[in-house]
This record gives sequence, C-alpha cells and structure tokens, in this order.
Amino acid sequence: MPEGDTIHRIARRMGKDLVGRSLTALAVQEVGAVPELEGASVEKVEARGKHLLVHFERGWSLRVHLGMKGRWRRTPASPGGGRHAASRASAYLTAGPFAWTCAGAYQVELVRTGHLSAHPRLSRLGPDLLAPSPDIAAMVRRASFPGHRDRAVATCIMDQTVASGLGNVYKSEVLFLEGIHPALPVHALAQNDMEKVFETAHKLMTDNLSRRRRETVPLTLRPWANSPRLWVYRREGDPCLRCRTAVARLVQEGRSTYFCPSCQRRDQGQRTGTRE
DNA sequence: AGACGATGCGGAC
DNA sequence: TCCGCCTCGTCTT
Repeated sequence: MPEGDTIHRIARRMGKDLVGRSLTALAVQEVGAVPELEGASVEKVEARGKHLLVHFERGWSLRVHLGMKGRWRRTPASPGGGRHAASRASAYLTAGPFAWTCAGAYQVELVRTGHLSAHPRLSRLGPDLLAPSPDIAAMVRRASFPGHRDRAVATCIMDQTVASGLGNVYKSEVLFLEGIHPALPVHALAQNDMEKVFETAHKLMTDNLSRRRRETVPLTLRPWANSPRLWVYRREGDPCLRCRTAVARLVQEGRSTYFCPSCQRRDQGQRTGTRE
C-alpha cells in the first residue's frame, strides 16, 4: 500500500508516538546502533511524497523509502530495548511506550538534517500532492516540460519529479474520474484537464489519510459490504461501476493501468476548453 | 504447497 | 522499454 497517502498516515501516527520523547533505541540497517544519537529527542516526523523523514536533535535525520515491499509496524516497546527485533530490521526506533520497526525497506539512511535540501532523491521531487494546498500550477508546469509532454498522461503523473506521492492505484483511479484515456499524451490535454487531474488526486489522497483502507468510491455508491472500493484498479473484466462496460487493462512502461474503454475515450483529445 | 502478482524504483539494454 | 528485486498476501492445486 505504500503510496503517498500511506506514508503520510504513518508519519502522522509515528509523530504522535515519538515527537518530544527521547530515543531509548535506534538501529539503522547497515549502520547498526548509533551511539551519537543515544537519548536524543525526536523533533519531527514528516512525509515528503513517498519518503518518510524522522528528524532528531543533534542534526540528524532518518530517511526511509519503503519501495514496494517495505512495511512499518508499531508495537509496545520491549523491555530489552528490542535488540533482537532491531538486528534484522531495516530500521528500528523506540521513544516512549511504542517501538516502530521497519522491514523490507528499499532505502534507509541517516543523513545530516542540513544536507536534506541537497539530497539527490528529495531535491528532485515535484510538489507533494498531500500538502494542505499543493502547488498545482507547478505540477502542470513540470508536466509540460519537453521530457514529459509527449509521454502518456498515466506515466507522466506517476513521475515523482512532476508531482510526488501518486502511485499506481491513484494513477488509474484519477484518470477514470476525469474521463481521460491513460494513453493520451500530455500535450493532447487542455491545461485545465491537467489541473483537474492533480486536484482530484489531492482530494482522493487527502480523504484517505483518515481511513484504514484506501477507497475512492463513496460509501453511498456501495450498496453491499463487498462492493468494490475502487472504481477500476485491479478490476479487469469486471463491469465499470458507471456504465457496466468491462474494465480494461493496459501495460505502460511495465505497470498496469486499469480504465473503462467507454468512459475514457482516446478521441476525447478534443476536450472542453482550450487546447494548449 | 506452490504460483502469481504487487503498492516502486533504478539500472541495463 | 524491460527486468530484477527475494517480500508477502492471495489464489489455485
């Protein structure tokens, strides 16, 4: 589940547990225990796109990217300081009554807080879709750069240097809601359509921050307990929830995109409003 | 029990 | 554009 909404949800919960408390355990894969941070207090936990940052006093920050397989787990702090759990974890930290253990992460590192702005991964991120009022104009501008405007809109909006936090589930869901065929190149869309794509992404993702399970179909449109929670994602062959046409799947740059061939037409390149 | 596919990313071609 | 990652939940045998 690690798209931006998942990471932001974790950051919020982790912050409530850890901020203002002193570390009683910290271990980072490949680094091991960190004597310099013994007893240091946790100043802030934040998410930037799909990256999680934990800032400590004394000028250090932990950066974690879960990739596809990474997980965070929250458990009661163990009396022994969790040395055993820490030994094989990607990252392990305790401050106060709860311990946070990360397994299977794609990248974990301790970075000097002052160097974060120049970090090769973080510095290239586009504006975060989960900011309270994200910079939509900047996202649209980035999507119109030479390297992006000729790409399929589906792959473009997944690019973390255009906008950060959006992943494969929202990619399909947002384009369905906006009625845009995923294979259309960015330059075939009106600027207004791109704005709506990012605005809808922001809304869907923000709404899901407070939910346990990600969903995009409103509860009022889900008559049964097992009604689909997502419009099209992973629903290949099943009826579109709006028009009953079979949901189709397209592989773009190795990733599946799900869409409704009736609701999202290729020839809707002639869309409302001005064409770029 | 085993096969399959996945939420993400980067490197190889 | 494609593949590998060696992990885990879900579905099939």
